[in-house]
Amino acid sequence: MVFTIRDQQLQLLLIRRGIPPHEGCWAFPGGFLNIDEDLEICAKRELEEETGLRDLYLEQLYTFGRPDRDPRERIISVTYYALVPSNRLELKAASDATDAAWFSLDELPQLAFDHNKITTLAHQRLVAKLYYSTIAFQFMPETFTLSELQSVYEILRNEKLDRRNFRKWILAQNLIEETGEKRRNGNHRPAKVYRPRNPDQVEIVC
Amino acid sequence: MVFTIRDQQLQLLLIRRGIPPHEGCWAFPGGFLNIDEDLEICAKRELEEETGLRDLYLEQLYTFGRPDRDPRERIISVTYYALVPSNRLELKAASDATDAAWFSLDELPQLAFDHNKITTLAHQRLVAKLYYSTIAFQFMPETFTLSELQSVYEILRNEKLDRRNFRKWILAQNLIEETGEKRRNGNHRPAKVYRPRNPDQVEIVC
DNA sequence: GCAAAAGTGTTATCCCTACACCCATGA
DNA sequence: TCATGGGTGTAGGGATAACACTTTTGC
Repeated sequence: MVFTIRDQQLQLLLIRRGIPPHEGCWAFPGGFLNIDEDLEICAKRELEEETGLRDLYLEQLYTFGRPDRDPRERIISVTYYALVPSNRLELKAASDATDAAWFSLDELPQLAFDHNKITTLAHQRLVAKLYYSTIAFQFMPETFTLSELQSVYEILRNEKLDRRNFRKWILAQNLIEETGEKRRNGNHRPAKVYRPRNPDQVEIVC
Repeated sequence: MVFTIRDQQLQLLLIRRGIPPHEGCWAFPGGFLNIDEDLEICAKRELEEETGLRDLYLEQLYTFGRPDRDPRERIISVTYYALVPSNRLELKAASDATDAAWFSLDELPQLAFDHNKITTLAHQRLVAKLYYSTIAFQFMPETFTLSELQSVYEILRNEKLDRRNFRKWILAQNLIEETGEKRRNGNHRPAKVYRPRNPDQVEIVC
């Protein structure tokens, strides 16, 4: 499944199913493993085929295999989740799936299969990883301001953070650096622009 | 895979393979999923068939599916790990596997398939969970002394801990209680005996 | 009485939290 | 000039870390 931060909310990308079972229902992008295809390769391939998104942070979530989770036949789903930076939200027009859209986690529709339950697990994992890894950067563009980064933490943790304390904390970790530029963004003082020191790397920081 | 604390070491249970591929090599207990069998049920069944162990803490670790991980055919392994309390180390005599034995993590032999790599991942997960859950109790018998519990933490964290601080910390969490008994165990003062307040429950303590 | 592990408190340090004012810009 | 978010430091409290002596038992 695919998450992003959009409209100041954590949002999930859903595909409207064009075929039974659960035809017309919203569900995760995904599909079947080719013989001799690696699991992660398969997840990336399906993601790109259905949404046009590629080169995202991707992590295996869990493997679900209850015999009754698909009404027709035995399906085992090795689930992955991906994170999309907020500057890459454009979806491929007219994918082979009939429809694709972003949904706020707070107002998800009824999803196909056990996908609501899986969403809950992924959400928990994501929030947990905020606290001991640098996963939040995966939602950010190459460069960002501290306010933008703080906003991502606030949305995922679902609480306001003190600006001074957040800045002290994030800078003390030494994971981001100033680019030297400033970003003007409205009728107020421009903000310093930062970038990760190790882009694309999700570190465990304890 | 199955872990325990034995001889003051973290140890892993291995089965000597009686059939190709890798015949004669040490490997994890495990086997193939029956049609219409839940994944976790399967893990429990295979564990009991090969070792006689049941009712253990069991957790899904990861799903491995590289096409080349089994030399003969495409195998996808949904791996689980189990923890054995130190008073339940007796293995079923003469299982259908030719041989079963405990190995220290520090001196593992060359294992079949990618099992060495999987062991590393499981070890990391286990140590990480020490810090934010009550998983350590799953290595303990129903009752134990604080020194015994501290020893489990020391072995997994691979460092000595201060006795007074450990006791303050573990008691402050209010997860264990005195049984009222004492345990004499050598020529020294007897130790108070404790038990978990919520046995068999692994809590996330943050 | 001696060896060996159990049991017990206090102090210092570090980290996290709370909190308010000035700055630079666009309108 | 005014509204808006950007930028900055300090003090207090709570948690963690360091540290040594007494107790109970078996031999």
